[in-house]
Amino acid sequence: MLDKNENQNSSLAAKVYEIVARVPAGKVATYGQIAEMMEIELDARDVGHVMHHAPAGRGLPCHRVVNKTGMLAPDYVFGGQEIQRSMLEAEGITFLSDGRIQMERHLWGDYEQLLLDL
DNA sequence: CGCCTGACAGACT
DNA sequence: TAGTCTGCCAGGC
Repeated sequence: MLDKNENQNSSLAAKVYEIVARVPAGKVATYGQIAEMMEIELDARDVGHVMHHAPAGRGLPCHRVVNKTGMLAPDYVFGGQEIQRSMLEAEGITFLSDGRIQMERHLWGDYEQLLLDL
């Protein structure tokens, strides 16, 4: 885990990791939200980019980060959307018949407390 | 140091 | 509601 002090010195990626790592199970956050949480130091697009470069094995729940439509990441990310979907379902996240996440129900809404701890 | 790409979002059609 | 176009920016080469 990165320390709170460390993330302000590290690149934007570190901040993204910090936030993503704090997304509670059963909830999902959009790239835009994350970008907003870090006071728009970067764009939603950058968050995605960072995630692409994200080191697995740090316990980083990248599968909880989705785009605003609730679509899952492309197949080349987790080895198939089905994989990501399985992981999310295991956390209690429900899907629509479209294969998209039920955002209205699972969107991370109370991240204000997180910011205090961060 | 400059050019190209991209796990997105918002506005428009 | 969905598909298309555009905008911003950090990383990779």
